Amino acid sequence: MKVTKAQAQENRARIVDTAAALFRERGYDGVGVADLMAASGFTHGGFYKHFRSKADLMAEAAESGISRRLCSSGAADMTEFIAHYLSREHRDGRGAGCTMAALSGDAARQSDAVKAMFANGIECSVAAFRRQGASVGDVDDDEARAKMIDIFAHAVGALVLSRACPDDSPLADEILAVCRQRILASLRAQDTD
Amino acid sequence: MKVTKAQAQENRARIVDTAAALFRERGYDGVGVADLMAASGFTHGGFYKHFRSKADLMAEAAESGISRRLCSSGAADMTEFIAHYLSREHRDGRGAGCTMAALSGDAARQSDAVKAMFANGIECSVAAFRRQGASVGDVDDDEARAKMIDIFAHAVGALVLSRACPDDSPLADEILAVCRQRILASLRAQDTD
DNA sequence: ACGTAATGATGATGATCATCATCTATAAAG
DNA sequence: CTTTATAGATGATGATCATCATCATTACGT
Repeated sequence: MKVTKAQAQENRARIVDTAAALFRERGYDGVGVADLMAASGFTHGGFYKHFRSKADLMAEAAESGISRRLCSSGAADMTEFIAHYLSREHRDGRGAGCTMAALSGDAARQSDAVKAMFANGIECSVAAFRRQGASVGDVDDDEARAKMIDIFAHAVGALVLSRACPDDSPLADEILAVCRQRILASLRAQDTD
Repeated sequence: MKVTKAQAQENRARIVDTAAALFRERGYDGVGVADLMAASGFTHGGFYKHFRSKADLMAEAAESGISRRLCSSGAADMTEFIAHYLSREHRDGRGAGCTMAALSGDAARQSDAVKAMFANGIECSVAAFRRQGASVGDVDDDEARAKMIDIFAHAVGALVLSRACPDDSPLADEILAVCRQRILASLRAQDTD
């Protein structure tokens, strides 16, 4: 069952991607090595030819999940980004959505290797926001950074709380709507400064 | 090993409280029935004389953890509440801290029974905020509610992101400081309207 | 005072888990 | 063409898990 070197690398990448999505959906403890290999189209044994441990894969999946999403979010500007981030589709599509919103709570209990990936992800998000939000005229660089950190935390909190409500709960929609409206309003207010 | 009826009820309450703290610290999947009973001073077998299942306890622990904290947060006003909520002590004291910030990510993957407790907890928080934030003069009731939902989501997001960073990471402190400052500033702005 | 019922201890259940040992087929290196 | 290194399959390991059966003790209703 040996396979070409390129194929093996491709397989490994598929495992990482599949794992990232499964982790986002069910949490780190909710998906076992066997689950994950089966979902990638393999049997469980080969796992340790690619990764030293499940914890190693967790860190790698976090890195992949975060960088992949941020560099290609496809949103033209902050307004569009927030509107999608706090949409019902994003709320209900955990597996395909933001890694940080889906797994920050779990990451807090993991090793510093995993946490470092999340910290890096936050930095990347902030950097991406500042690129997208270039229209927002800021004199101060520190001020711009603070603003983006603030908006990101705000959006993550709204999504996390909304997802903790029962499916189809009016409160889940209300949280999303309220925060979307208020974050967008604050963006508009800055824009006309 | 039978025990007085009052004692049994007290034991049961202790199990719920211990479970609530352990769940906040390690997550729902991170603590087993045996762990939890041992931490409460019992052996594992007696568990099912008190609860139908671990899932049942999860819902009950969520209810207890949420209502207990909100009705007796001890903060005189919103400013004080936010200052403590986004403090390093709260960040590092998961077990003793806010249930929603510690477990919302996990709750999203649990049954609607658990999620319903979280939705209820959000409603209670909003209600408590409106009592504490009475000094904030709002004409509109809906507007006041929206404001409190928005602030709560904002604070939860900041805490969750900060906890996902490595311990002693500068970013963890920065997120807390930035959001604390900006939420407090927005409270002050409302106050002088 | 007696018998019932219930708390909680002990131990077993089968399931699931991460990890490892072994085997195979074959791609790559010589 | 031969050898070797390795991706992946199969199956076993021991640990941990939620749940249940059984038992001893004893509070409580009678």
